[in-house]
Amino acid sequence: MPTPLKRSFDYLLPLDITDLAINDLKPGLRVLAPFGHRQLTGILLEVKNSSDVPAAKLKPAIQILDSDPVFSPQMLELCRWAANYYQHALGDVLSNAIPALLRKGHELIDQKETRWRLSTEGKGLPEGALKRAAKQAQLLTLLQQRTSINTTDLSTSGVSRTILNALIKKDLVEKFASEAAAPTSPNNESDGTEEPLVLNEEQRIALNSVNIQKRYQCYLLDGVTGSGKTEVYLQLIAKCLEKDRQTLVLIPEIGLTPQTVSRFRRRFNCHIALLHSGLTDRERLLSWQSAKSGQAKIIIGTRSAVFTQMGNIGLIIIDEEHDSSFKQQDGFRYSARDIAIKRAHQLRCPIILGSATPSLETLHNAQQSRYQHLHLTQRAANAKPPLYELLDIRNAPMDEGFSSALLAAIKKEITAGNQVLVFINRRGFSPMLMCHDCGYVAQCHHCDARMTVHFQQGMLRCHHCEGQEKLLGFCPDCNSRQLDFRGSGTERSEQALNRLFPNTQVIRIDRDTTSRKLAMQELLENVHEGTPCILVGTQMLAKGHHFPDVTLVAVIDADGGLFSTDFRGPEKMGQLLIQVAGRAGRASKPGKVMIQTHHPEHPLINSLVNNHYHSYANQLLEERKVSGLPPFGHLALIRAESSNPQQPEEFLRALRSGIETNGQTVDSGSRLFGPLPAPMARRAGFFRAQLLLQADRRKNLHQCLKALCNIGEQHTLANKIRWSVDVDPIDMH
DNA sequence: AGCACGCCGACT
DNA sequence: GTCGGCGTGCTC
Repeated sequence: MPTPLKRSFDYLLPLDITDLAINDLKPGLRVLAPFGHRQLTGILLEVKNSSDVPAAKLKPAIQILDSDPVFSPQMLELCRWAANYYQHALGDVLSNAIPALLRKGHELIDQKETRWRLSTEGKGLPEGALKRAAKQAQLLTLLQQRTSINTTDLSTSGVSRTILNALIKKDLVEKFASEAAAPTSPNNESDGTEEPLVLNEEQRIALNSVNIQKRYQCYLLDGVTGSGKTEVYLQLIAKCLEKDRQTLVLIPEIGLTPQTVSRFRRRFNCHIALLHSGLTDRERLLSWQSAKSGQAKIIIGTRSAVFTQMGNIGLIIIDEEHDSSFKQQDGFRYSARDIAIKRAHQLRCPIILGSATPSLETLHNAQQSRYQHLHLTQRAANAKPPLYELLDIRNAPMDEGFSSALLAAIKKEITAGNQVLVFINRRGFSPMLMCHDCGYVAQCHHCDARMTVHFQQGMLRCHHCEGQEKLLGFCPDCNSRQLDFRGSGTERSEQALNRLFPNTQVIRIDRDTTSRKLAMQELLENVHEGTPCILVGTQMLAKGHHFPDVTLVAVIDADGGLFSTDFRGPEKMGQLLIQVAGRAGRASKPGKVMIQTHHPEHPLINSLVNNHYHSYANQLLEERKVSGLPPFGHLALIRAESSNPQQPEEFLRALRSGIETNGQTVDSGSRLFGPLPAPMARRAGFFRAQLLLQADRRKNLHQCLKALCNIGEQHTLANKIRWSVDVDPIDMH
């Protein structure tokens, strides 16, 4: 049941069930059952002959919804493991693991559907035939373009059944039963015909190191940007296809560009199913079914696709394994990467983690030989790695966040006909509005945070809640007009660059300029034309897209990440910088990366700039080791929030003292920190506190966490406040 | 999480 | 007299 309850519930058999159906009851079937005052879809976990619940309380289930279980025994086992590992209600875990339609009790979609295609005679029609019947000609063109159509295509293109019947009558069109296609990119003449690329030595070693066998092994494919990781994936998938096994490819949320999909389609002439947030519920279900039935050979999806069942899995690939979108940030807070590894282990198949900037966890596992470490250090066509340069901006004259050295460098590139990418990980005009006369600072009314100025929209907006208000031209406290905009974001930098380079196009890419569906694509079209321009944007620029004509990447502020309160700050910043740097340049035009900093002597940033990611990461690993932080220690965070300012801390204090009276934390080698107010004590009107659990050993962490959760569930405040458990948190906020 | 039941304030 | 506010408690 999709509830936060950790218990399961016993039911009697449905009243109308037949003997035959009783024999077919298997765990994993969906069951419609009364639950309180509602009817809910639940999952059958076990068939029992007795119950601990008094017989009077037992109700019969209403109906068995499936003939075949939607959960295989292995998937059920995986979900049970995950529910225990993340201390989350099994019912909610199971809900997360199936498409929304199934969760709501919808039946499986009959994969056979009626489609229409051109008959042999219809295919032979000359160009521009049927021009006397405009509607018929329209349908004809549609059929020529799409090969075949279904009823949905018919209605979306506004062609009536009468027109179709007319063509059928003329024997130009024929009906056929097809397996409903899961959403993929439109079929194309060149599908499956592209030849594999020739691999370099390193790629060949990587390819041959991976055993496509029914045996678990985790590989880290550690390859710099442009080293051809994707080509290695493709050739591994090809090996897997030869054995008629399926491949699951997990990608970050924004990673699924049409280019990626079309590359897969060009290479493989097989059924590829996609599972991402852009699909309708029906499309998701179709993709899911095609994976489960074994019809789809390659499944490409985002986080939740880790739960896609596959009849015959042979390989799992996690691309950009360091990406934080693999961790769900609310509700069931699972890591798709970690669950995928567990799954590979369970199903005995190889799993590849690919990244140019592996997470410290993964790097550590590779160093401990738990994963096999495969390196790709060569760029395609001998492209040179970008050159890094630190710009010391202490005491340097600045113009709206730009040092004169940086401006000179930008000017040089633009004059030479090149493009420049300016990276500022902060959107809006300015992160702080201050009154020069009275010191007033615009604060959000619901959060402990400052309002961000959005100048063009004439608004003050809070980036932590929905709050926004009109930007006034005067101070609301003292009416002074001496307003001071402190600091800058993308909008302000865009404005400054427009003033400084009046003859150059400045293109801003952030959440505000790309909110419209195709806005991003339209903005980038200009960039891909190759004319000199300046791109300004947030981390949106760091993912997915490549800008071959960019020769200079300017990082406005690298200091934020180095001194962040979150211990993962430097790791994230390093990964982001390397990823942004990797967007630029091509073999004939090497890229340069200039980083403005107030700390040019800082060993970390120097390590990143001079020795690149690995020595940087190793340095961070040393620090983590000293402090017992992941991957050397294990963390779990218990968060509590309420509109009452005291209750969250009170609740967490009770958890802590509850466990300490048993002397448990001492026994199990784990430590508790807090309860402390969250880094932002008030957010969206809620007061937040957290309790951090740290343990040397995973087992100790879970033992202690389980005890804490038990105390929590029994506490009187448990249902009054909101609280949640985050195992292996990546965001401490 | 939902959803109903319950017990107190401002309305036709 | 009721409509409805959200506190409290339960779901086999």
